[in-house]
Amino acid sequence: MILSQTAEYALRAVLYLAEHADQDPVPVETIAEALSLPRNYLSKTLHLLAKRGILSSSRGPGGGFGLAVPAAELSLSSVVEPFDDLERRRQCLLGRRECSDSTPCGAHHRWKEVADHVTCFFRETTVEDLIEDD
Amino acid sequence: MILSQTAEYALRAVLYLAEHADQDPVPVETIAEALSLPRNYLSKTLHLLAKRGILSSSRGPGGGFGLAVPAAELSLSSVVEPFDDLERRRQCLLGRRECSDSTPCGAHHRWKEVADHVTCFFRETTVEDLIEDD
DNA sequence: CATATTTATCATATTCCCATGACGAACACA
DNA sequence: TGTGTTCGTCATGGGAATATGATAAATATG
Repeated sequence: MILSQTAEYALRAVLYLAEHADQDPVPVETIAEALSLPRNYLSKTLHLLAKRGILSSSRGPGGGFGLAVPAAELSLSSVVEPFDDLERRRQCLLGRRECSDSTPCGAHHRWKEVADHVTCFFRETTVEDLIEDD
Repeated sequence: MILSQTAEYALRAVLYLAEHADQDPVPVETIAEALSLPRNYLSKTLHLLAKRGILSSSRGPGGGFGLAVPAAELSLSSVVEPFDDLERRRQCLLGRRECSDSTPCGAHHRWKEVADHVTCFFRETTVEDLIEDD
């Protein structure tokens, strides 16, 4: 798995919210049931996204979570970054800290090309790009 | 990190062996010190690679580990696969089991292109490609 | 054969991610 | 103001990955 379980949960939940923007706000309970995710854990996960300004949350009856950013302006990396450090993936495949363009390890140039490809995907793909039309 | 810690250890150790093929066989102690890796853990890791036929091992004085396959014929995926299931990475970004080319999730096509790129890197790059000339 | 060297294996920590459960805090609404 | 709903937070547990330490098994060499 390229994403941690938590990041995957976050991404799936955000996509769900984007697809059900008309029902805003949506309670955690609803999302957890729809996606078969652990309720309390998802709650904690979404809470972090809210703190990052990606989701809005409201308590009490009729409350729940909703997108705080338009789906078209919400990159996958901003959803995933709070849980998985994507930057680290771009670093040396062999885990050398001193590895860089000027002092490359044997894998550096080949790996950089691949890692950049992955990074671009997360940075340039938006939530809207992934929305499934029902 | 795209590789597990264990897989990274394995890859670094194999590269070390490839770069010191003249000193074959090399004791775990030597590799662990040179790369600052936990000795006993590395020992267990290399043992698994030996069972897979990627390394050869010999006990007793003058013993140690060496490549059982020429570096030019040793793909990164064969080194890493015993520890990290690379196939799983190619699967659905959103973790849906039923996701496939014919029943894609919203991310399927975009992600597949990226994931294939990563898979190809590991499958087509050989240990020799990464050897650093000293 | 005795000894030193080295891998093989087992038992046990340690740490982190994932998950659960309980309770507190805010809020809408009657 | 009281009640139920929903998020917020804390305390705890389970399990896998990582790591350590001790011991057994194999082997080269004198």
